[in-house]
Amino acid sequence: MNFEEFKNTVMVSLEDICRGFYRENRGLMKIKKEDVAVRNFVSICQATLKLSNEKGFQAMSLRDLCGESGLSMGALYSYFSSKDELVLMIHEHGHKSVQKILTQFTTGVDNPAVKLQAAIRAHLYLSELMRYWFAFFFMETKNLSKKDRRIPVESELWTEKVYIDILEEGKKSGVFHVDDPVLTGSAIKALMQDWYLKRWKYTQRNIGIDQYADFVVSIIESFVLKKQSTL
Amino acid sequence: MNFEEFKNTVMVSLEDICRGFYRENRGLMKIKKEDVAVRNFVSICQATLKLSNEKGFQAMSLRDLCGESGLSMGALYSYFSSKDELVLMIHEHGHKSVQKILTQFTTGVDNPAVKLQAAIRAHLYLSELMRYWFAFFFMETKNLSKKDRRIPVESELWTEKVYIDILEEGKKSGVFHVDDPVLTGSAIKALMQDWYLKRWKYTQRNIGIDQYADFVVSIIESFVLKKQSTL
DNA sequence: GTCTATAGTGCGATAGAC
DNA sequence: GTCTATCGCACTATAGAC
Repeated sequence: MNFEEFKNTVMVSLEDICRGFYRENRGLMKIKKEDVAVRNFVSICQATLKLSNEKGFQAMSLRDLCGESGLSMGALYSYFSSKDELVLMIHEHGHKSVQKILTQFTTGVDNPAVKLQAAIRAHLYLSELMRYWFAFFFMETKNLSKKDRRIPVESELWTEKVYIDILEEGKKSGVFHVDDPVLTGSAIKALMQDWYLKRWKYTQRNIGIDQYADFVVSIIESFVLKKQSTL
Repeated sequence: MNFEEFKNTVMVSLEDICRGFYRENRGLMKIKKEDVAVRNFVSICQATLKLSNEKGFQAMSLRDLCGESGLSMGALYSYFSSKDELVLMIHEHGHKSVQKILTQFTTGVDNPAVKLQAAIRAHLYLSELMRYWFAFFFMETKNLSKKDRRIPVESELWTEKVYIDILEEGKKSGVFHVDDPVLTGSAIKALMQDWYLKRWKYTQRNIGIDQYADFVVSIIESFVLKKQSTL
């Protein structure tokens, strides 16, 4: 699978995510017309993600958000009741969407080596489609209350566990030689993260996503499929 | 080399960094007594790094900083002329210190394999001693003006180049089999960064720094020293 | 060199017209 | 459902006493 194929399969759109979110929280929202609510919520999310990516969520004022989203101050408050609630909503619903999509791509594959590669590619390609979301998850954790920080924390552990499980499965069946599946899973995550947190570097160097995906797969496979190092 | 040995060798103290900084910027500072200036500047840096680590630099008010550093509002402004200047000073001088120390540990070694391991360990161990600084460099880049963002950017590229140069040297002399030194160097950096940006994870799992250093060395060596993968 | 007191600004949030 | 106008507050930064 390459990025182009992934993109056509997933077709994750911001609108889908927002519509899902609206339907789940219909009761709490002041706006009753679904298409109005979804359209505006898409603007708000898009604007928030863009501005947060540029200057950080804390530094983004609600007046900035008005300008970027095209809504007025008063209108914004029909969609959330405080700036803190806005950051929470994006975290909460974003992580849920990511987990849903990643689950699709790692179930129904048996061979651990194939599954590992599928998980890495799906994860990386999704981080590309949802680049601002992924960056937001990591950079804006501190804007959550101590209690709500469990959301990104659990999401981090959940994704990591996808890798750990595959690695342990492969170890049990003798396909992989991996001493520490936990550290290895966490290393895979670290490599994913570099792609979306330091995109400027990869853009500058003309390194495309498929090239990066191949690289991550090769470094991990050389580690877990190795027969014997020359040490 | 392990962490304990590194610590005893480097003895990097916040006071040394601040004293160096004071001497270089003596002209700009309002405070003329060196020991007063250094003592207070240490407090300010320590407090800023701590609070930024907890809630982010932007969210830290100067009143918070007064409380944490023990200085008053007025006194703070004898050490910097605006909050923006404070964040710039920490970035500027912090990166300079890191580069100075890392250079010490990677010069005078010839064998590329030995040098690679020395660089990885020194870098990781230093990130432990200066944990809040390293986290600050990454998380608080957005608080710099567009122009000043070149400081962390150049520092990122500089550290990476340390690895790239070692890898290319090893490739030329036939010790390493590495297809893409640039991507490999950037992967090493990504693994370093995971250690100090997600310390909660490693602390939770009781993974110590020496264990993590061994792991990073093993994954990278298995990649660049490999004879033949079993693919 | 450090303090307290305060000026001035821009923020998040709300009320009420339409 | 969306707007404009505005309130009260917390912030950065400064002035002037000590």
